[in-house]
Amino acid sequence: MARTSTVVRVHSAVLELAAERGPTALTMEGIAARAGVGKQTLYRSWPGIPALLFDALLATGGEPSAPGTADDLPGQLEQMLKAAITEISAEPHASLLRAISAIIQTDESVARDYRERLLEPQLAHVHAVLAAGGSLDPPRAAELLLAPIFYRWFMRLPPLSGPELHRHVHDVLDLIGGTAGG
Amino acid sequence: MARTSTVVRVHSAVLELAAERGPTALTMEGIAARAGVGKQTLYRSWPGIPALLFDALLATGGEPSAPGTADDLPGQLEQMLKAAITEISAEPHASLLRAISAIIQTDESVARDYRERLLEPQLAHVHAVLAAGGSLDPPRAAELLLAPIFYRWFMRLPPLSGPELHRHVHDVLDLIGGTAGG
DNA sequence: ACCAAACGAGACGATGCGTCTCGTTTGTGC
DNA sequence: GCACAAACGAGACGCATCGTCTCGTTTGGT
Repeated sequence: MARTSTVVRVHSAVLELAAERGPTALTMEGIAARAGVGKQTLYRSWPGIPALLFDALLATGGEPSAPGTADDLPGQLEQMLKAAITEISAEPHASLLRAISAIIQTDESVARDYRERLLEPQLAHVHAVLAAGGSLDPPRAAELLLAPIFYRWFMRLPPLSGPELHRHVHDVLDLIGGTAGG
Repeated sequence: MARTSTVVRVHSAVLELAAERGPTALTMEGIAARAGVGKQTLYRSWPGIPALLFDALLATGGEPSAPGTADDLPGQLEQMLKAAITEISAEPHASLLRAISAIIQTDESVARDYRERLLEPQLAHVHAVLAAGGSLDPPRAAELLLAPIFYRWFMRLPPLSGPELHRHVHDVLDLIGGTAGG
């Protein structure tokens, strides 16, 4: 009579270990022990660590903010990017993403999974807002908006401050939203 | 009567393993074996893998291109960034940087070393060219120029194509070089 | 109440870490 | 030339983790 399902216990173990002991504690053995589960049970449900981490991450499913109106495009983008910065900087997300990002550097197939399951949805969300705002080239604008955020996170530099983010959004909109030349 | 110095043999081993077997082959044991050297000799000269990889990378010391004239600022930047893209995409550099980038994600002190020894010199080089060209805010322009390049490399997306890079440079110069508002 | 499937636990060999202990080479002072 | 100490190549060691495997033990369906 399992009070809690195995999957939930495993996801909880992953999130707890990430928050309490950081990305390097996210091992199959450590997760199994913390979840009170056999290693074989983990391997039965997930092919390896990356898949398990992706699932634990997505199970926390922070739904992105509502589609919103076309009013105040810069404000909407700023809010959305601010939320993204906060999310990648706070535990347990930060440690989960660090662990995944490390693996991405040495495993191309995990990179593909990351792009498809995490990056592209985020880009699509920005696309949608930009397109609703009449941007000329949403994919490019989305990349320009997000690239410095990821760059700083990867390099472990301080994230864009409020004013920096404000200016960044307006600059990209100026560039792509209307006045840019080919 | 050592024909070749230990340091040179170790560096060669690192570069060979990186090029032939990829980032995951860059282990202390593998490097020692390939170099025909004892592990203790490695630990005597370097505190760990990251320091060893940094040294091997910097020993290949591709000197950046000449300072150049202030003419054709966009062309100069484009050439410089194109060189950077090529360098991070070609072996053995690519595998060395992948291995280091993976460690950066889980070791803050290695991230600091990376920024100081590799990132900041590169940024400074771009700063210098921008400043000579009369840019209003060289540090910010340099970050905007480099961020998408690193972003794509980290995410293992295809690098900026020639035309994309051309446009990118001109866009950032338009934005920062003169017409941008606060 | 039975049985098969799934389970927790952990042993196993492989690999890498960082430390340590061997003999052996090497180069310097005499 | 010789002797000695420092540095060396080699690899054993204990630890951690991987992914596979083998145990009894639960557990859920009939």
